[in-house]
Amino acid sequence: MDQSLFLYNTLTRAKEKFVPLNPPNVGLYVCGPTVYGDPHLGHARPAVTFDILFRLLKHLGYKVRYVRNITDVGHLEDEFAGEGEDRILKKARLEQLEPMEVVQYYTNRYHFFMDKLNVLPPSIEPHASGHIIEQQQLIRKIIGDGFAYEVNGSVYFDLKKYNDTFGYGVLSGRDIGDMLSNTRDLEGQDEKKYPLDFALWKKADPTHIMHWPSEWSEGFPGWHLECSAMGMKYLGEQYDIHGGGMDLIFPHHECELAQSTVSTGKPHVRYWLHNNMITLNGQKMSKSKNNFITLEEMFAGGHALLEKAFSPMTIRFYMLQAHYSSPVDFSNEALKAAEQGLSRLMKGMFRLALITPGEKTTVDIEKILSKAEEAMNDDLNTPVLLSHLFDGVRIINLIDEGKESIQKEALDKFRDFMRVYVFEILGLRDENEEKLELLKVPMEMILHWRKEVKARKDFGLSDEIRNKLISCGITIKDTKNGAIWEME
RNA sequence: GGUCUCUUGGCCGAGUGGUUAGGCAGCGGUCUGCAAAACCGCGUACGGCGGUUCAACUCCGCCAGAGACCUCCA
Repeated sequence: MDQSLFLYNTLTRAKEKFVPLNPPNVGLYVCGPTVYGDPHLGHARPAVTFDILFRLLKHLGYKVRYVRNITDVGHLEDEFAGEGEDRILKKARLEQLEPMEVVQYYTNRYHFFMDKLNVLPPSIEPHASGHIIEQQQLIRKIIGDGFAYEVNGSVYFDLKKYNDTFGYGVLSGRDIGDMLSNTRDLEGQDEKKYPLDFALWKKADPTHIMHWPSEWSEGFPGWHLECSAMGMKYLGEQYDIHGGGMDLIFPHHECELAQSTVSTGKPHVRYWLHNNMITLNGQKMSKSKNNFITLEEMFAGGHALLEKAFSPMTIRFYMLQAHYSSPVDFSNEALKAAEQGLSRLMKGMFRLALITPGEKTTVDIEKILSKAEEAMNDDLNTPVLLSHLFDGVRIINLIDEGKESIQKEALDKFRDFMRVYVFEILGLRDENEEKLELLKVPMEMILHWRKEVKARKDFGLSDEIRNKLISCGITIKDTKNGAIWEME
């Protein structure tokens, strides 16, 4: 069995063995958020997906540089209408704020909620607004190579010429001829030589606040350019992995690929990875449909479609129960099931720490170890990994009950394995951990006292103690080996 | 309309040409002063219709339904 990592590459539509360009270094670029609104469930999916990849690559011993950008400029409200307004600017005007104040606010919010989800911060988090110079340099390069032209202070990418030279649409599997016939006639595209040409630099109209000087005009960069410029700056002309939501495949990544290919003359990304969407009642969440649930609403409750609040780890666990390339549909029933499943896993982890080693080993740990490794190496198959981790939980419970036993050496290995996969690779955490630690000593005292009460068969009092604790969220269980306690 | 994907037991969700995914919920049992938890056992599922094959849920075709992209989106 080949224990190499295999990843599904959108570019080749196949699972490929992952071979870094410059081992042990790995360059990973992921499209980050546009910070003009509160982070919602849709932002959580790529963040968690590529957090798992980041964690796994590090676990496999790679030295990873993970770049995830902040888009804070240049995305137009309506690119093809020509009169588009920068979204951040629009939001700023509506809220009577400085544009950078909006950017800062939502960036902070994004970080706050990503931390709740236990998403590790990337190695570099560059802002598009901080890389105007690099983007302008890239435009000059593309003009110099003859693949862009200037009209009235705006610069457009010459898609027809690119298509004739390199072939456009390789990533999304599109035929540019098809696209031509399907392009609607919209106002303001007369500047372009070809309707599908996209802006590299856009002249700012007088109402724009965010603009920068250039030899073409006072303006701002086109919306595909920042990822090309920043990816190249921090990861080099060629790098290993580029990720993002699959809704970005076209046109965003296709255009980015075109720009980068022209400017360097070589393919800039080896592996393109795309996570699937989150749906709500079978519909994709999106700005235009106005059917998204923010992470704040998710964690605190209060959204009309939610029966209750769901914790960050429940959300993370729920997403990991599906493969990243499958859509995930949110429903109350499914989330409640995930909550229970996560609780089972965490209780197992809690118990694993308390197990005492036995005389002999009667369980097969090695099998789970290799299966877990296999699952993650098979294109990050987290649902299958979880099924093996639950097998681990069953083993823990059986040992705990005395039906199986494990020697010290094997137990240490087992503990290490579970810790690495549950906490380090899947990035789950026990949300009760702090409370558990805090209550440890008082609970020991209470259980000790209750044991005496039970010894003199005062069951009325012992039940009262138990009931009081249940109302505080603490469950007492009288096992053969004495009473233990857990938090829901 | 074009391109593409999906349709698995009550719910969620993997996977494979012939061998148990897993989680949640449910039922029965063991344990227990009771309870809870845990453990054991149980459901024998793969949209419909054909075809290929010794054998298909897994391959092919058609039909039905759902979704994604084609426009900002994670």
